[in-house]
Amino acid sequence: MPQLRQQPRYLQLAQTLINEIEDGRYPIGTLLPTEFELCDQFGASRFTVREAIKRLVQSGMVSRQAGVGTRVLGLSRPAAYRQVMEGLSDLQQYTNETSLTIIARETIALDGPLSEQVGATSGQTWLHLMALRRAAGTSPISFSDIYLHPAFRSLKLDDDVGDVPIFSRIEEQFGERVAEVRQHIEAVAIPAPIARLLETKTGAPGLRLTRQYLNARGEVVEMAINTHPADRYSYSQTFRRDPVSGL
Amino acid sequence: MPQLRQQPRYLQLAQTLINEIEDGRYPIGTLLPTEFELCDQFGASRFTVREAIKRLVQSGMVSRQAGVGTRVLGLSRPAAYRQVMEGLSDLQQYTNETSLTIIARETIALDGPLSEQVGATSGQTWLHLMALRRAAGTSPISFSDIYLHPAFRSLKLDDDVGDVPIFSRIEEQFGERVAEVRQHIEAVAIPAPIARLLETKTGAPGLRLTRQYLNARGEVVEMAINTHPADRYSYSQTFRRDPVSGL
DNA sequence: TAGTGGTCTAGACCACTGG
DNA sequence: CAGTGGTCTAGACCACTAA
Repeated sequence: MPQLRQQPRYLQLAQTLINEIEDGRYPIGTLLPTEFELCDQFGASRFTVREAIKRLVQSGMVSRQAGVGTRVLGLSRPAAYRQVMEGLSDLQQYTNETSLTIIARETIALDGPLSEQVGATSGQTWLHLMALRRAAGTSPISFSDIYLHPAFRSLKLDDDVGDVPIFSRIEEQFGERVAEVRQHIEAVAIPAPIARLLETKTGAPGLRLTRQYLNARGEVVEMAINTHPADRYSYSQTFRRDPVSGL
Repeated sequence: MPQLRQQPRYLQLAQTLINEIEDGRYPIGTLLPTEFELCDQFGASRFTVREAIKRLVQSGMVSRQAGVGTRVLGLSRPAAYRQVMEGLSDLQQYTNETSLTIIARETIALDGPLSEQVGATSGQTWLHLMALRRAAGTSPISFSDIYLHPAFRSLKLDDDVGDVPIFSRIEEQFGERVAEVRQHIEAVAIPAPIARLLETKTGAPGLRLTRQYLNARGEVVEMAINTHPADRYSYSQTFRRDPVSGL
């Protein structure tokens, strides 16, 4: 079959299938025709049909399973946007050179609400660090409470941590990979002890970013609570419509 | 060639190429061998070689151009994490049913710092809305300043907007697609006029989310400043290591 | 014009699922 | 067991690039 159109055959085919799913020809939960049936229907090779279905999989409309078929999951997601981010270090948005200094370290048995907040099993003994982040010479940018899973209590860490995130030290020294990060952002009135360390007024507005770092099994390996005075830090993100699949 | 290994041939091949790039066999900026050369070197079909290279493209290590070749862009990105997000409406994190009510609307000529903040050309006349978001019966969750590009001043909008985001109204009525969203998060001391509307104390800590919605040409079509009392709202995100390519 | 990657065909064998 | 999607081969023509 010659290709005298602008768009490749598999993209047209993908659009056709999307339209038919949206028109209700293949209701949610049902199976699409098999690859061979689609080959017949459209007079295309299996390669072309598979390339088309690949687009539907990428957009989350269908799922596939060998031995079963291609199941309709839902209507076309309105748009897939993704955050522009190249790695975990993009979570740490500190424009100028900053460095983290540990001001206290202890092991602490977590229980009650704190163990819940950290994501720890009650009674486990975690390593607890307190640290300040500074840019050369100025008032601190943030105060951090950091909790490390018992398995990583032996993490080697200078008091002057520098600019490398803690979790990459864990990945280096223990080979434990971070599979997921949960980030929670809220405004708080800065409490007195933290205000003193940050050299600001008690009750002043602050931005608090709480992050849980999880491994592949869903266990929390690190948890950090970062509190910033409102006037010294803010957080930016950019989301772009996902150009994947060209649809 | 039989497939008696666990991992498919193209993934092994992809890993081989990644290793060789990281070892400096193919320096950054140079061209990889052509598909046919790789077919010879590895005794694989073009399909297999292409599937392998596809993984490198997806991970951003190489780019391809017909007539030119496969160019090495850089070393393996340490990890691609992506936010779990299905659409723009995931930016609006209001757990319970909430609804937006417009309390004021005006057209306003933007200039000076405000035009810069909005992303407008100085002197343009934008539509300015003020609105409150509520969950049934309680104090307001947020106050919003919303600015709409002159082209969309005629947007039809009830005072009771309900739960549909404004930008989807723009997409519906004008066919203008949002290609990018920039979000800025900061803590503020809530100023007096907003505090009155939000039924909270002046100077209390608040979470402010400022969003710019851009079209494909990079023009701002909508800009919104949302201010929330600290105790009534917080923002959560989850990032997962991108499982793409299975490497 | 020769060579690249992009698209496409017509086959094949495999692991896995379900009846 | 028959049928599914996953992998893989060996071809082919095309649009595009660079010399």
